[in-house]
Amino acid sequence: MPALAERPLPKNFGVCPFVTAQKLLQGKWALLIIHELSSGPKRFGELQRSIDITQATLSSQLKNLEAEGLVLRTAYPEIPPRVEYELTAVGQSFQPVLDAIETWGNGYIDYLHAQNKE
Amino acid sequence: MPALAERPLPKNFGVCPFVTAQKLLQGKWALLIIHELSSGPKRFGELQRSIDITQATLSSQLKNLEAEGLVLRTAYPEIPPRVEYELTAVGQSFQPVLDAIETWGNGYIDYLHAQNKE
DNA sequence: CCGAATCCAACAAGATACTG
DNA sequence: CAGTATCTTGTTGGATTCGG
Repeated sequence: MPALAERPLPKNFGVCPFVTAQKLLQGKWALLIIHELSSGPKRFGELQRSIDITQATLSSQLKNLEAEGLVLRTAYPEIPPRVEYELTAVGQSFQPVLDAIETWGNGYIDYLHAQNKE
Repeated sequence: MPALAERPLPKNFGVCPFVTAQKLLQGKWALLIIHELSSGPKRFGELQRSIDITQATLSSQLKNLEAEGLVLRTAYPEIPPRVEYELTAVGQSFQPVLDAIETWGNGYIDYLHAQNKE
């Protein structure tokens, strides 16, 4: 059972839901990875191809998400190795946020285009 | 009419809603500031006190949010100076995301506490 | 195929001091 | 009151190389 990193956490982490969420979503890739995994388990290579990200970065991001309890990692002792990633229960409970962000993001994109026409 | 910074934007910004949202919410304070403003216009000093943030940092964060079109800044030419910040229409349309994050954040906090009991 | 190790450039953000 | 200017620090994430 992975625990959160013991590094200095922001004030009010674990108290204020916004501070807490912000900390977890801060990274450049967290949202994208969670979105990819929301459609089901994926292998390491699959993730790397669907997002444009280097191995090193993807690996470290996944490790964070695993430590935070959002992602479950399963390694199959085969040759060649196979590793799958999937959302945990807390990870899956993120779905409504994902949906809200998708809706809003698209609205913001429309807003951007409207700006450019002026 | 403020335009987005002309710096190199992430690939798929303005195309993928998640990439777009991630870029805007990346900062450590964006979510908190938007949350504070969601209850109505606030003055600079008010914001600074309700969040624990230095003047320099708050000032630069607000400038970003303004450039992104999420926040509207109004300066009243008085002595002493008074400046108010409020959400724009796009900023206000962020509310559902805020709500979803609040719900999820609280759920995640519960999850954290449950972990600690084990 | 998956990922660890190392090194490094870029940026975000805090401390502090000063201004209209 | 509401900033700006400057300096310094910390953290991210990318490139590259190596290992099981």
